[in-house]
Amino acid sequence: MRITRKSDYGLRAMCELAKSHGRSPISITEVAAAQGIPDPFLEKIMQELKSAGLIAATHGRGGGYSLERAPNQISVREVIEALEGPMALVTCLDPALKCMIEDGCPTSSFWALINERFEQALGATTLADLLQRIPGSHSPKHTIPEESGLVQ
Amino acid sequence: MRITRKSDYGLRAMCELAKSHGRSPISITEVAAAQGIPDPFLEKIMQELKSAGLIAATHGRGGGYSLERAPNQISVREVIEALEGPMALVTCLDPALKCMIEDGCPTSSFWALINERFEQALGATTLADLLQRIPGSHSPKHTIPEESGLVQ
DNA sequence: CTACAATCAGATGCGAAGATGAGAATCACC
DNA sequence: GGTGATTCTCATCTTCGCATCTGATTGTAG
Repeated sequence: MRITRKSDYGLRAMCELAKSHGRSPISITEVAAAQGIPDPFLEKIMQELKSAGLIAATHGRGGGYSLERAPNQISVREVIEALEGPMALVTCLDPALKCMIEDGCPTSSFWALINERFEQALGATTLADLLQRIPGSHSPKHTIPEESGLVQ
Repeated sequence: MRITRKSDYGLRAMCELAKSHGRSPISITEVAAAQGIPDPFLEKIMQELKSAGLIAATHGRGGGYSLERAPNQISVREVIEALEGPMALVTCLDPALKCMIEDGCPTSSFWALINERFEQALGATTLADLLQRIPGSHSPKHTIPEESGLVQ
């Protein structure tokens, strides 16, 4: 019941790129230093984000990574799913697997509901939204639409 | 970003106990068979649930486990936290650790908000609520959206 | 050509998931 | 009341995937 480090790092890295969007690309070393992420691990993460088409890489001196789209056009959900595949809070929700308990599984529909609300919340938030709320850590609640709340 | 198997199994086991609440206790073997959980793993889980005071064990013939409280008095959140400790979607939310990035961490407050909603949703649902949902008569069998267009 | 930065191929440490087997408590029954 | 069946309890061991590191290779600007 925890976001993997991969997703955590990946999202923070994307935010770092978003900060400098429009300017020159940023190297892995810079991102890693700014966000306290181990270099080699970040490298793999960036690779996957690039495969998903979220970021672009430029080789050589002065090179690095940059966003493929504007920060307000990239949702948190896209970043997470690029790194972890389709959202599935519980293994039985994973499309790749199927729930063994045919009927009478008391938790599947519950988890499915939570999962759906989770998806909505992450899908409704963009990198630009995240950057807007950094300063005070106590921030306005209107950033995430109420309908996407996890509580019914 | 996935509920651990431990929590998944633990919650299903608690539901199984809730079904027979008031009657004689149920053995690990029975619960494991009913929910498709490996016996030895379930044993450890039950041990932790017992330490948390959620269930009681009786030895010997006809023994097994039973709920310490009524199903409508035990929330999903209690079960999960008994097995995983305090909820923390991201490591930096864990009370035991602290976020290294002093200021400017763009994601911490976002995750904190999601985490809070998660807590509320799990805290507001009891084992009795879960059991009411199972029949499958009215709620469709959570058919998984096949073609999930992730990156759009 | 050379310094810089991404790319690629491995090996390692660690914790979760699951397996195995021996031991201790309780009950049924003779 | 002792014997054995049943069930929880406890310690240890493998397996597997995540997180991390090391080093070599390729591509690009100056």
